[in-house]
Amino acid sequence: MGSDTYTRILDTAQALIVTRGYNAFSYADISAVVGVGKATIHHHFPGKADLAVAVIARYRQATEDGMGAMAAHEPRADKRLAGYVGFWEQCIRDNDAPFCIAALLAAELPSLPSEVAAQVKAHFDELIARLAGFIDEGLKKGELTSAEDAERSARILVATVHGAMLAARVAGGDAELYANITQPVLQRLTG
Amino acid sequence: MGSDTYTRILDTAQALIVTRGYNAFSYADISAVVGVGKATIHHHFPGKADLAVAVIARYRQATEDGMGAMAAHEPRADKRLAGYVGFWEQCIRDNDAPFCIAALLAAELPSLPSEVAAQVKAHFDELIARLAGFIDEGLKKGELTSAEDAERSARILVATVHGAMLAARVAGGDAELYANITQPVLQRLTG
DNA sequence: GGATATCTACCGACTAGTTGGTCGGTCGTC
DNA sequence: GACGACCGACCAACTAGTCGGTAGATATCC
Repeated sequence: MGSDTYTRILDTAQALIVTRGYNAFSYADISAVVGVGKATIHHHFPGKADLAVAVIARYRQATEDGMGAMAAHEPRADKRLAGYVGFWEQCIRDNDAPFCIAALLAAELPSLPSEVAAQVKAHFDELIARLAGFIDEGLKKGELTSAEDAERSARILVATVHGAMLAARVAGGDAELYANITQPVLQRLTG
Repeated sequence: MGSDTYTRILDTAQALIVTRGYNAFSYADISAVVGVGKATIHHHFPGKADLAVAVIARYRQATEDGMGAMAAHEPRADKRLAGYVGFWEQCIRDNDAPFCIAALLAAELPSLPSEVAAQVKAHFDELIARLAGFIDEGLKKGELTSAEDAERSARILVATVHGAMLAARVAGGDAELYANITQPVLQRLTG
């Protein structure tokens, strides 16, 4: 499993989805970048939906791993949230993967194959649950303050982060703008 | 100018963009809905980019008109902001046009023709400027309170609204969820 | 007023290129 | 000799866009 070509196809597909979304990337695009025939991509991922599902599944795993690592190594809830928000700031700054693929695919949701849509929804649920867990813990330990309950706070935070990504993209990848939008929301939680 | 067919093409294109984005709608789709030949669409809008530009330009005008009407008839800044946020809540609830096309196109920005991208950016600038104007006025009149300056507050509000739209879309068009996310942010401004 | 020219809206038929996907087959490895 | 990785050639369906032409208004000239 996980041959070199397999991984490179996944990497390329992910990069293309980040910049163009699901509907605007093709097997031919990946073929050109990776340097393999189109048939090879179909060999590893029978259909386009399979490929997209694999990309999001890996992305979800990476997110969970990152969140798990944060939970294990960073005891303070305020620092955890700052880590989440700061992660994306760094991504935008590095022009690495300057957008959450799940947020992008969420916008395209009505035109997505159902398996892909299900993965996107699952990511949102997981992400909210994780952050809500952090916030809940932080509120109990007095590291955070909020007028709303943990889940609602998590949803507000995620929505702000996604909206800020959008704003940064419109502004040509402006990481400062992203920070300007997200910081106050974060600060209101971390007090 | 503005024949019936012309307007119906625009309407249909707008509806398709709202649900599918720029890359996932075709002249054939519009042709089928409006009941005219594809060539007719090309007659009114030579290229796909022209069509999209026309859609956003009309959308921008409608936004400006709405904002202008609000400025004229609603003197209180807090009510104006509530009107903006509430407008989208109603759109989601009615499943009318449950997404801001500019926000959707912003996600696809890197894959958009430059003329279309320019329109999207222009809409964001206008929207922020309008809301910042409302907020600035409200702060001076003491109808609003904010730790940040007006423009930053406007950007936070817009980002939250766009993020909440995304969340609502993922949740299957959940207007309550949209309201849950946006209300606290709004309330923090309106005090 | 009647013939003629112009214009706009519209269409069927077409094109070149791209889309996701299939097929039979080759190569190296276990 | 079976198997996984890979490929060239192909396919039907679809993409945006073009072309020549028609029908019906409106204007122009005699």
